[in-house]
Amino acid sequence: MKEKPYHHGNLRNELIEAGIELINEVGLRDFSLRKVATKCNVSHAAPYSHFKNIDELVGAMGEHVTERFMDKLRASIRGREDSREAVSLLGQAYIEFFMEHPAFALFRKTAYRMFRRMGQPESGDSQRLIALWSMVHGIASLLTNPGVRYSGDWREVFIKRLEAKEREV
Amino acid sequence: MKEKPYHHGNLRNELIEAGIELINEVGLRDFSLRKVATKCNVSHAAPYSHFKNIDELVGAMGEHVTERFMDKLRASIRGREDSREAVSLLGQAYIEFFMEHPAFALFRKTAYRMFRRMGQPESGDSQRLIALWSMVHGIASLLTNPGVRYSGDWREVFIKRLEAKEREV
DNA sequence: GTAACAATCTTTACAGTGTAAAGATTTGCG
DNA sequence: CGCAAATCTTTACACTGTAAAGATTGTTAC
Repeated sequence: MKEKPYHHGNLRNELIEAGIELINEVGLRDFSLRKVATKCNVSHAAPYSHFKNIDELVGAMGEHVTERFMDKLRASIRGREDSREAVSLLGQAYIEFFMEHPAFALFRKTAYRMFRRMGQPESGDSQRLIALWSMVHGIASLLTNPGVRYSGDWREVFIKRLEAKEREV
Repeated sequence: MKEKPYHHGNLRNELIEAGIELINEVGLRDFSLRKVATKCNVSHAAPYSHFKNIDELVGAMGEHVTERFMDKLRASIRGREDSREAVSLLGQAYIEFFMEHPAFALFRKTAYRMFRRMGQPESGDSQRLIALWSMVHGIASLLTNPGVRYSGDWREVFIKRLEAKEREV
């Protein structure tokens, strides 16, 4: 039997990841510092060696999430940066991300900025991009609404509506 | 010396009003049921005779606020329902309201619906109204942002920008 | 190596929170 | 009047964030 060592070794990072899991499991209302600590098998005051208070932990969680968000966006258009397909793939990645992390709708404002910057390879064409984003945002809001579940394949809906928008212009 | 009567007489309404005051004084984070009860000189469990839980109290506060919000909008355009001025007055009332109640940015979504319905006397002309609203919303967001204070007269800015928008179309 | 120090973790403590349950007081109605 | 319903107080409990002091380990200077 191995004894649990007094020092955890990687607590700061595990607090961030356990925190992200927890807030997506139980929502913002039932999120608490002590639960995150318990999830890491650590006393309830241990987090204070790494974060000044609970807001600082949540802030670090936010940064971590937006990093993974940008990775996902970048990966979704790898190799086709300038293709016409790229903007559609970006939209799908955007929606998918917020379906995986519904509690992070809070961070959608900064997500939006990244999404726009990323989907704007050459200037101009901004009219179409704004229209696209409204749609993406709308679908994401709908699908991540608690109580709403969509049994079909949302990707189908998304692509259909994207094609319709293309014809409009 | 008058003895304080055992029954308050108007507790439900006073809880709602004291709650609105409190949330605008201390913000959402430090808002609590017990403080509202104390503000009404009543024991901390008294609110449970009128509300099932704290969410129900906050909900009632929201309803009360939106009622006052609509009153303010209606009063701002009294007598000039169909004039060209009306839409400008509506915008000013909208901004003013959220400056008086900064903590109620939460309710801005429903406020937006009312604002749109109110500013749409005859159908058509919707392009201009949407553009107007984006501006009103943007200014309201800016002015009610904690940490941002604008020393000048925001009304001046608002009207200038409105006139510019008119010329655009 | 060892002594001193810094980092990390546990324990203990406290004030504040929401809310459930039981008892007190008043109002209203038969 | 008498009894029931409404309203309020008291008490209690589990949970929260966080401050403070002590325990354990890792690191560095000598």
